[in-house]
Amino acid sequence: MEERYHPQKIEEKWQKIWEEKKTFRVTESSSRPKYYVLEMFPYPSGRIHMGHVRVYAIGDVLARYKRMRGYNVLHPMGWDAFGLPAENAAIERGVHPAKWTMENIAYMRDQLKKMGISYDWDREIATCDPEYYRWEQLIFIRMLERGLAYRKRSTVNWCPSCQTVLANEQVEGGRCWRCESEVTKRDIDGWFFKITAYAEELLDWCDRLIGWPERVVTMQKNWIGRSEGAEFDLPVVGRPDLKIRVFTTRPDTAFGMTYAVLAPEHPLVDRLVVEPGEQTEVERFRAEVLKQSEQERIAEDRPKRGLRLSARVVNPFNAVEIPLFIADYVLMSYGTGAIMAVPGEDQRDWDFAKAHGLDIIETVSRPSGWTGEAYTGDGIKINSGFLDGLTVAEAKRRATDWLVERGLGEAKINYRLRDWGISRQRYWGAPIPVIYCDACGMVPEKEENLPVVLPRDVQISGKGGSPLASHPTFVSVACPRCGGRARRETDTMDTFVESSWYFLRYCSPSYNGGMVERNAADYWMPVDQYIGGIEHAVLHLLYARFYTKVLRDLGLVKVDEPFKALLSQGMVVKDGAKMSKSKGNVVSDDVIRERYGADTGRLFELFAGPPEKDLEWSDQGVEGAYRFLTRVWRFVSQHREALAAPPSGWSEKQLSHELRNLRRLTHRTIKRVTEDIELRFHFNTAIAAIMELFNAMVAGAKEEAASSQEVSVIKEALESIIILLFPFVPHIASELWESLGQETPLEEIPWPTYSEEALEEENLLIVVQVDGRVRGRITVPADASSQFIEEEALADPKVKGFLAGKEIQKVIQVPRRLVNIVLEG
RNA sequence: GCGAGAGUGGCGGAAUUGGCAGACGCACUAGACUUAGGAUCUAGCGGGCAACCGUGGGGGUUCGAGUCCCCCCUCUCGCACCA
Repeated sequence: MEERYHPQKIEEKWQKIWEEKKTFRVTESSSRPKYYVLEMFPYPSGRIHMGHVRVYAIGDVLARYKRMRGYNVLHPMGWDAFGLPAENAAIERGVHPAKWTMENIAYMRDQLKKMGISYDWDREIATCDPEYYRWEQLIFIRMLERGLAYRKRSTVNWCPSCQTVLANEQVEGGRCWRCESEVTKRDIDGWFFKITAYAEELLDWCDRLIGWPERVVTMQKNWIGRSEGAEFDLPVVGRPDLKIRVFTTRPDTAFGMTYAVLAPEHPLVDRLVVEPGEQTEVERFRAEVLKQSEQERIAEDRPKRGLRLSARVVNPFNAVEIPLFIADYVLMSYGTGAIMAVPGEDQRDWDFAKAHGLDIIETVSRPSGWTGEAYTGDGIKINSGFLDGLTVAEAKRRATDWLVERGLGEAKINYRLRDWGISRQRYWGAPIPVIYCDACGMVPEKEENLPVVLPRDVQISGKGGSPLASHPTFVSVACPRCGGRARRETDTMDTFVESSWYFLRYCSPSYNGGMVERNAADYWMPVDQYIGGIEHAVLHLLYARFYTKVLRDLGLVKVDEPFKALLSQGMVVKDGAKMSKSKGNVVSDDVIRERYGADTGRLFELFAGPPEKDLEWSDQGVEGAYRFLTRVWRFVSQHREALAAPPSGWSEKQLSHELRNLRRLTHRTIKRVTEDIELRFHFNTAIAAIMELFNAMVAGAKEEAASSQEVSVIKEALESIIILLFPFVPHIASELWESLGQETPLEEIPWPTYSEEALEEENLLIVVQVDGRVRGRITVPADASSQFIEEEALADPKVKGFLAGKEIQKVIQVPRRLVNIVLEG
């Protein structure tokens, strides 16, 4: 063993061993319980840097730890390989997206291997592989048959920079989630997945995601946005053919309705316009609303703008005629796109009513001293006909019943969640397996023709739309039904579709009888621990939950939810910004490995803070991690011969105080590290505990002429340190282990257990407080009586000084910890 | 505005059920070894000369509060006219 620590050399050695022995390969035939740990797979955008490494290091600690705990651990890796950056590279550099992607994958795979992440590489997948997306196409057809996939023309989010449609979840604050361009609206035909059919179930199951961070669950709940209420019609005065459907969560307030509002783009508006000149005004108003930029719409205290129509409607509850408006504060995309306005109990309506001089009727009694504007709290109904005297909750029910009895309306639950628009007007994605025939209409591709392979021979210019649309043999096909001339769909699927099921494909990555082999999926699913960034709280994580439920209903899997537990790890931050290529603040993993080795890079990122928090990159912190590993290395290289002495027999009681203390610390550290990993994922404190033990052991090994007892206690400490370090820094741990003459590789060594006997204390350090302030410390035998402890505490010279001349009121004892002497006054 | 989370040394961060605040690491200071040190080792390291004071601020509960309760401030994240 060399005296100096050369990480590159030993890292290469152990990676080669793991690769050749296929150490991390797993199968379903194991008597061990299964554990599936998964990090969100990367988009192969170029190179991995230290900002990316964190999530893989976290996953690797769990994978290696769980293996040592006796689990059959599935820990796979693959590539989210379709997407726009590949196309952009093609436009900028003229390299084909497939080539660019595969080259990146090759490079990044090598990087992950060099970081020593323990993947079963035999299960590697890439979503751009036709053998992968063919199953997605098959499921698309199944979804089509069940009405879960459908095509419609609608107003959608359009990213002018990416030149494609975005789903609602992919718009963040009015901007594209990927390129941050301002999103515009466009009317376009496109494909949708009916995620709203699962809104109720997705919401209900939120409460059963007990292994998920609270905030992610809350974000999903808010995104789904359930609200309960009623829908009913407002007849238009003098127009028996027309009525306006409204949705409200407060049917109890219907008697306070003083006007009604339609969204400006509501389809009924044009039919309601009758007076000359009115149409012009409506057009002008619409144009004004539409041209509002995102900025203006977000602006605080934005005045609500509206236009009064000549038509009037009737409140069915009291037959009162009320005015009708179009206004910008009512959205076509929610509810029915029309509302009854109750200024007394809704602040938005109150603002609008004030601005337009409309009546305000209060229908709920205000608490005394109420000085606010609209009142949304509870109370007793007033001015509300048959609802008077009821509470709000009672009145809601009664009003809804009233509507239902008369056939005027119904109870209704609305969701904020919209169907998932999956059409992308881009090339580098999975083709949607559908054909349009003049005679037969839309026809799905025949199943035996799957996969519909994405053609490689295209020219990507970035202009004139998707190159698929001008690819003659791809577009021009025979109708699968009538054989006549037909056109193939040229939109591709949102790449979030691929990532909605990749975790299933890992269960049986080369199965060619379907998306997933039933037995393998039943064995491995669900993912026991999923790890990834918070940015996917309502994107990928919602889609994957939805897709899993669809697959369950199609009979492919039996799980209801894909991810049992979720760990949302924080970002790696440098110079105040997320480490990313575009910010220009990346730290290359190559440089870190060259200078310090992969183990140091891993150790630093795991030690610098708990995984869920953001992590500030620190060059000095890396130095510190390296220094620790160097110290461990040096200790072993200097002491390995002395430690080679055969263990001698000894018993706990024979050991000196110092040795018992060290042994106690060894076992306490085993306990702490185990609990920190298992219960809390607090790798930082686990590592700190190992460092503490190491420091104590070094101090204990100072003495010359070691006794055989000393050798065995130090050896136990050192071996424990090496085993406990293995999940964090596997290469150096393996090398040190081997250098101590151990023949069984570390990954086959069971995780250590602690001995209760070793944990037992001989003496206890008791803190003595006077009036709650620490005044002294006493050491007592562990079995000392409370009376004895009290006497010792009162007799302590330092404590005595504070007691002089005072009367003791009482003495409080916390067993094994503390005595508090409370004085009079 | 609504929802969630967070505020602890010069810095990253520790503190099972309320029980020694600042573990571990970084930075810093002094010393040792050395031709040299940005290597290594040893010691120190919240503030204050001290009594004491210290976990964003103010109140409270308690023998005892970073931890529990109330009010306020600041920051981060998410949603943002959702009827």
